[in-house]
Amino acid sequence: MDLSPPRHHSPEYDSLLLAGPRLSPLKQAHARLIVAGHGHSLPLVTKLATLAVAAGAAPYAYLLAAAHPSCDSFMLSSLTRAAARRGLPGAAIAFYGRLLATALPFSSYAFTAVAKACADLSALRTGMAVHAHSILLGFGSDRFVQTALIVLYSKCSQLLVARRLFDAIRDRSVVAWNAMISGYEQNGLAERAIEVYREMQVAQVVPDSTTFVATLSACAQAGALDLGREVERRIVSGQMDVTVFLGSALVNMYARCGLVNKARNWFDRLQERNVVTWTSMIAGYGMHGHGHEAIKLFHLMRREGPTPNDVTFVAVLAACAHAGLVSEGRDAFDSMKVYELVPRAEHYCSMVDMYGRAGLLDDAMQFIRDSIPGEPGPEVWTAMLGACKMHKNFNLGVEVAERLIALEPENPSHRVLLSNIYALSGKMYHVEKVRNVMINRRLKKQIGYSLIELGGTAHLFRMGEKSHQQTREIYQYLEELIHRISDAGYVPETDSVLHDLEEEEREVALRYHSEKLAVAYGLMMSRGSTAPIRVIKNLRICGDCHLAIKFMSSVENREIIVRDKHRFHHFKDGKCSCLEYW
DNA sequence: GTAGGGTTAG
Repeated sequence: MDLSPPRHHSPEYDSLLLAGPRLSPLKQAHARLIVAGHGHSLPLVTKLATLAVAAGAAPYAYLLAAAHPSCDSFMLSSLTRAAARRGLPGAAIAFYGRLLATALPFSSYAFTAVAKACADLSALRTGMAVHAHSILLGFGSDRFVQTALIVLYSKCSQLLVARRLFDAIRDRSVVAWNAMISGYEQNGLAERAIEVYREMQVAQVVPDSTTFVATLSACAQAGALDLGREVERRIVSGQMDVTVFLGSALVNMYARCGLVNKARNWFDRLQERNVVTWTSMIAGYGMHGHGHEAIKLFHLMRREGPTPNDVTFVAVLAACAHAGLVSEGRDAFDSMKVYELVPRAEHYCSMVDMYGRAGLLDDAMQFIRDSIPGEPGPEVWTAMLGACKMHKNFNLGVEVAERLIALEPENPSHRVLLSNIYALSGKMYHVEKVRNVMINRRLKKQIGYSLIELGGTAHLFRMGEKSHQQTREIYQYLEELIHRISDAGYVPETDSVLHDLEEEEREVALRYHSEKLAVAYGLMMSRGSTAPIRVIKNLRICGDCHLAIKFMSSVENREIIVRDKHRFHHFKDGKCSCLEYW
């Protein structure tokens, strides 16, 4: 129990607190201070200036600091911190600069704040100078500063530096662990994030809700359903308060791990839902091809939810594209201006993708011409090219591909798509030509891989993978499986061999594509079970694998769920939820 | 006469 006497502020201090972070009441309070003869009281001016920054009026605060004859270190570091917190990183750096220029003593507070400001700006050079300066002034082993620097380097994608700092901290706080987990997760290194989470358990550091939010995001990214469920259990059994952050993370994790209904259960149960929660759920439906559900939820959101933002529209348009809901998508796009949202490349891309997938190539081209201001970016042409390939419009495809290659000559995937189009139209001579250019220019294709999680361990397969312990059994099992599906009517789609150029490392061995290996391994290891097989692929699934897995789901009588680069495929009884639309 | 570092959606 707190036995200290209640604190009494002066009436002047109270009038500042009463004004709060609002500029015009603050200015009035300032005037009263001057009239009452307190215009030079440093604590009062400090409080006033800090509140002014919190109100967004950094220049006003800067003048107050510069005009004060005995402005001190406390005032300037408070202002640095207030600006960093308010999301005014430029102002934070300016206050830090003022501190430098006045040669006042530094505190660790100024460093944590300015490090955050540099992180927000991804300003690596400035951040490195701040780091060096902090060491110089003896704050090199301050735990708060170290943690803030981990965040800085993570935001600048310098994970090795971040990790070195992390490893150097003695007695790491839960915040330092969280920063490291989130650093990996934000940089697409979900597996590393999960490793850090596990190390944290070994180190017996008690996780908090931020740990779980960051770890659930890593699970969502990696498709690590088992760990995601474990985290959920800890949240529930620990009777943790499911904040809007945790709730959104749970919705996102379940949606991206393939359990869209579980995601919806959490969504419905949450006490608080914000625009992120709603957007996650809509995006979840979109990924699973449930376009109508996505649209329904979007309409509900417009009626009784938070105001949709630009990301919401990315999710809605992608959902429409993946479900063939052209008029719904067009309406949604048109309604963006109601919310004063300006479409970005992603929105344009989804629109082109939507028309293109639906086979409306002319509408797609017309949209590019009439609705996109300025020169369309490469993403837009890539979507257009994908549509040409899907609907076998070779002439337009070649034209678009050439435009794209001129725009981005070093990007291998454009050439791969072009060669695919030549291959599909039977122009093998052109295929060779494109391939040779790629070899000469040393343009490497992206390597495809598939992941399957069994008993909490992730197994990674690349095409023709032979490094797995059970390689022989897996290949044998896959051979038998291919025989059985062939008996059931499966004929390899040789067109897809040419996908190899894009999706996998070599062009033969269609039968050993990574997703086939992963699915075969999953089936082999869970014979007798009825649980669905879940596989995650980093690229798009190819046509032949799609066909083969449909047959596998029926001959093995198992549900097989594949998450590819863009969406989910739920295979059951020889059919796929995507209805050949992906 | 005071204040810190970490978190969610495409």
